[in-house]
Amino acid sequence: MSIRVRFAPSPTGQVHIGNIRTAIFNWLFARHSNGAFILRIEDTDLERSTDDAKQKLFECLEWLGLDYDGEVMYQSQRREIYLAEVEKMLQAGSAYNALAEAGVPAPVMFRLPLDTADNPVIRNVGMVQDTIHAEVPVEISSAGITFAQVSRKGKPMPVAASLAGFRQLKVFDSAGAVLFDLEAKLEALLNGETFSCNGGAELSFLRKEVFFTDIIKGEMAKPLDGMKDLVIVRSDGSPIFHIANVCDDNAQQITHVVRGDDHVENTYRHILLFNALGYNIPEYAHMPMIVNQAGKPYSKRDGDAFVGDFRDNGILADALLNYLSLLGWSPGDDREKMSRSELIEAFKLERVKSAPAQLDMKKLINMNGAYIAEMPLAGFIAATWQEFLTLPFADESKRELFDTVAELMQQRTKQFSQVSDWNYFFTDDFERNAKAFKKSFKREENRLALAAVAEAFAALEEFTAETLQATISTVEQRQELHEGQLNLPLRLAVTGTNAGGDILTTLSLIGQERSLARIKTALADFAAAVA
RNA sequence: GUCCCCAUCGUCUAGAGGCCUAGGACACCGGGUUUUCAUCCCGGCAACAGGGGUUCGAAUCCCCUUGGGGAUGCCA
Repeated sequence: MSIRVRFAPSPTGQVHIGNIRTAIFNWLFARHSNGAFILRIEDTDLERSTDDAKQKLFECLEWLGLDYDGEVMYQSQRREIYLAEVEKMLQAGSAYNALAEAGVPAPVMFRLPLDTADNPVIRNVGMVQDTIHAEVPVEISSAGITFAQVSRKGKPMPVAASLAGFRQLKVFDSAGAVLFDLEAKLEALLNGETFSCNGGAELSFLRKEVFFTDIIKGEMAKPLDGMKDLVIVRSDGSPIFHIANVCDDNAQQITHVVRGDDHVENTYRHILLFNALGYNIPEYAHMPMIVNQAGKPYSKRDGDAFVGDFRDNGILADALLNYLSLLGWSPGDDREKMSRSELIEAFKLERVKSAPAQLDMKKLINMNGAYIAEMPLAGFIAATWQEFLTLPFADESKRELFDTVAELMQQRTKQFSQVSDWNYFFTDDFERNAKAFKKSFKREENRLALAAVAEAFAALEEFTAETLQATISTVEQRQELHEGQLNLPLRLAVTGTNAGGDILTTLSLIGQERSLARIKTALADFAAAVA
């Protein structure tokens, strides 16, 4: 059977970085295995779902190049289908109407299966005993059982669970006499009778558990006595996520559910639901979440956690895709910068880690630089020009100079916002790297040579890379400096930084007059600082 | 509270009982180099959470503790 996975977001706001990583992993898995990647919009919560959010979702997927197969499914359009399935469950007895409270219509509940002999997802664990708080009565109805465990301090701790978790239940008093025997009353319970017994001190029952094998986390199980019957249709008649999710996974013939591990608890319920509906149960893979710098889940306050923010901050789609793929997964060798096809080729769910991962903005930016370096020049210029226009010293008339500068700087740009570091080409108003400046200028030979170079520059008729190189070389020889020694002081004087593009090109772009002025200012500033 | 999950440098990770004196990347620190891509090159700092087992041998397997996260909704 060919693999089919789905990305099933609920459109309730901006697309979150953790969410899109789920999409990326699903997509990589699907493409790796020549399967289908299906998009389903889980908008059953009509209160919170918006068209704007759907729009943003499509934009995100397109921007990242996550192409999906087939038609998009909208849960909001499938209400009747879910309700029809629920009706079947009601008929079959695997769902029931909860008792209506006064004036409020009742929701429909999914009944955890009472008979599990042939159930492939439930197994018996064995008989267990539990001490209970004698002052809290044990209440039993077809909807479940409530009682209180005893805390370490002897306080009652209320427990509510489904009947299914308590087959063969017997409640004993402190003398060991049986107060209640579930199997004897089961028929009556299902017919609506309720029981309450006081003075129970201990109970014993057959523990059963739901289990499945998670591709990432391995064997997983949860005892039924820790689970409650589940609301599947709200009292207003609208179906809930769980039933919709399961119906759709079946309708779309999903073979693998790959989602965040905040869903593991739901998986136990969903498996039971699949089983109750007679559907095939998909494989599950629960991936770890992405956390913020404090190790906490990303929240609105963290900023930069939405895909749109990364795009707005000049992160390239390919870089983000590559980086996010490496959060919680690695190819197993030392490769990091990987193309889409390399990622697809290497991706295996089995290699996904099960520990949460922090997003490191610096590493992302570094990777972004590697992708920027590969951009076609025209695209790089177009992107950075927009960034440039937002700067105070920018205006349209500088386009020609800008293009040349952009070409010079592309290889060393890691983020489009770094365009602001190119300020020294366009304005005299820039900061100096004080530490580097001081270190370089405190050598007298550097200052003397710089003064000499300024003099020589002043005499030049042409201020080009060629004439500059010759001049600098001559001065270095005359001042008995080794070749290239002047470059750093020169760069610091003229640009304020100790890094940047080729110094000759940089100087020629800044121009004779401004370069001269800046060298003089730098020397004067140093003298003033020392004095 | 209860249940579940997770745990290697600051961060992302490699690691399937001997290949580990624990590798790579980013970050950080230091140095170098600067006319032929210097945001480059070289070097350094830096981790198996703690404690018990199992084993000839443990980062790797088991248990406990600690720390983090999740669930415990008529949200998804």
